[in-house]
Amino acid sequence: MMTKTKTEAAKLPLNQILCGDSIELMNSLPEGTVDLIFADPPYNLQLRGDLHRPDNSRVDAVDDAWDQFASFKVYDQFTQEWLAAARRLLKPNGAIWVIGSYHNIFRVGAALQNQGYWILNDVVWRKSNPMPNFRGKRLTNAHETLIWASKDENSKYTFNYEALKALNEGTQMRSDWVLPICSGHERLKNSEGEKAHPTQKPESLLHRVLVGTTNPGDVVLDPFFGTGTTGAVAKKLGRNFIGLERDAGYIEVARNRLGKVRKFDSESLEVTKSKRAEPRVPFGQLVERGMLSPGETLTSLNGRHSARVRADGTLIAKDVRGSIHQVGAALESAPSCNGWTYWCFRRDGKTVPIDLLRQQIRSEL
Amino acid sequence: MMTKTKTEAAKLPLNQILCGDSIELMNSLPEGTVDLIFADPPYNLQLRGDLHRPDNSRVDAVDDAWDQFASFKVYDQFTQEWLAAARRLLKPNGAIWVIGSYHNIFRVGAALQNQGYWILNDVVWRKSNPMPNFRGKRLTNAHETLIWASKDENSKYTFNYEALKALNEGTQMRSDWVLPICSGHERLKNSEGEKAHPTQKPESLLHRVLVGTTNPGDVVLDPFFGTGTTGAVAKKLGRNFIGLERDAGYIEVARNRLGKVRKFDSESLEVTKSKRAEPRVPFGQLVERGMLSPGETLTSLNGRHSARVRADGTLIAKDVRGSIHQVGAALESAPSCNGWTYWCFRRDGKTVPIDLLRQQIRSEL
DNA sequence: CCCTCTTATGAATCTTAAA
DNA sequence: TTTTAAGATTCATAAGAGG
Repeated sequence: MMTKTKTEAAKLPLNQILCGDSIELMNSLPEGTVDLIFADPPYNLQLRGDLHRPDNSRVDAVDDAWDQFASFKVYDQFTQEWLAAARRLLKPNGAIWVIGSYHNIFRVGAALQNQGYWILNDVVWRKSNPMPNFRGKRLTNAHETLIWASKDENSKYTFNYEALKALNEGTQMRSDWVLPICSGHERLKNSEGEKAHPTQKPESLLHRVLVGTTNPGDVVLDPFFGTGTTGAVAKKLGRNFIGLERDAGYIEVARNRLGKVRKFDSESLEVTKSKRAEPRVPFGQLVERGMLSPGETLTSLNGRHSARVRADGTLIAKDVRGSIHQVGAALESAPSCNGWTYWCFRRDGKTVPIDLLRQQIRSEL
Repeated sequence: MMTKTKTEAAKLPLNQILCGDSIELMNSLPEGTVDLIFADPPYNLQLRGDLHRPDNSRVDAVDDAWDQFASFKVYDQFTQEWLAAARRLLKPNGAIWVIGSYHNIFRVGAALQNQGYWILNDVVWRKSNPMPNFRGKRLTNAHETLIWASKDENSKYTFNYEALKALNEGTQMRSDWVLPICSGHERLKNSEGEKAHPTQKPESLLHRVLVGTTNPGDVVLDPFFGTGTTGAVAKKLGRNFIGLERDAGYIEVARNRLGKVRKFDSESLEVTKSKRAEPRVPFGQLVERGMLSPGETLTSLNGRHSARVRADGTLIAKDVRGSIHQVGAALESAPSCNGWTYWCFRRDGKTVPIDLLRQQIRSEL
């Protein structure tokens, strides 16, 4: 295990925010002194005109100058430079996390690999409450991607397997994390009541990253500090942070925020257990999974009606088409109907409610 | 809309598997003739030595010769070549899906963008039953990533929004798909009872891809056909497939598989249509047909505004006149307004949206 | 204080046929 | 090809207002 001299470590501006260009600042810090880097670089969204919700309200888009790049080539150049500066700072056993979307993450991932970083996992942050696709032209963009990589293939990176397992109610932490976006009181506001930063990340995300891949006392550097989520969670968890940020306004918000943060009592790092509701199972999944086939006939529990399954998970009966619930309700002239218990299928000569198939899927989740 | 001549289309080997090098075979096919490409390219896994479970049984890893690449450079070269050949085959409004893991997907994504493909979504296949990480050194690798991209930025790609929404029981389909891995009876075995292909994809995944982004009769090409999941689902769903595969053994398994597959009946392949596909009805027709009378008053859905119908199918309100949409937008100070759902008329003491009258006309067409 | 209803909002590459 | 106008389109949360 290599360790740096006290002199070099003393040069580290621990638990401070430095104002300036990330790449220049990183190049001015002593090499091989940082345990973990968490980076939330500009995504290069390339947005065009305005977007309105169906209720005609305007979406407050990320149109800040810092997210504008002239071309992929310019963006790649920027990415290569900051990743190289970051790698120089890492201890031999250090690691990096980078978060992004499909606009930029493929370029970031390829650059990481090209520079000798060793990808350990890609992690999907599945947002429980993403913004919908208002025009119905694409899938709801419901996730962002994080890449976790060590400095090189031989790094003995930090991974707190048992801690993450505990966070996940006793089973191995997976590469997909379901967490809500940052909203409500957690979302920092400026004096006008507007959001202080357009892309503030939730503390729950950083909590999982830092608990899982750092130890107390480690040095965590964030080159795109923004309003300081990385610093706030690091301080709570007893890690040291270094924040780099170009925008003085963001820094002011972050300093104010960090001043209010207290380190958790080390004994009381209690695990917030997520209550798991019964997962919703769309009827269409039964069709996709081949448990029911398009064209197959379902019969109602009372035997009075029948309907046929379509490839998109809707039913078609005499004069009616729609979801299992809609068609059931229409045929019974009822205001509503629980299609799961109303409709039955035949297997091995027996008539069975389709709810049985839903239970089968739930048991697999 | 560009369409190819019968001569060119006739050259397409529909619903066949061609044996040989994917890139050479693609280059031999007529350009601009394919609606959708689904590709599951080699992953470049770079596994170091054998992997053993805690009980010392050996994991049957993906270590076949076709998955070994000397370096990222060689892999990138290969990727660029097959993506270019694929792009040449696509119709102007065609699209591509590529699936991969963190070992290769970042390089594939960057190459797609560099070649002018336009990324529409990245999709996470969240496996409900992944293989755990036996050594407890990383997170359980519980997902794979798919990229959906159109041929270029201006392609009018196929997206069956309503069908996917129906598959998801009425709410927008998201970019994270929870589906089980391919196992059990679906997993093809060879004569020794071993799995016939190391990375066979579940049919449920292809079902969602093909229902969502193709129409019946479309041509779907898979350049890494393997044991033919793409072909099997395409055949079931009434799409045409072209399979390219180098390994004669896989082809034999796939041919056998496809021989047993039957197409679902056409009616159940019909999918919930989007309103955009419905014929346009000029508002003036309602007046011409006497469903509304000139001089009659319409009120807005929120009850705040009213306007009177004129003989030419325009509305007149305080200070504004124009189409149902224009007047609605002006009164609400909104950038746009769907007049069909905004305006209501009175019949038999009830207030009804004028869209009801449009539906009446459409049902007569 | 509790419950209900309304309003606001989030890293977004978000229309298309007809003239 | 470019321009114009029709008209299609949202989910989960949380805060705040009102009763």
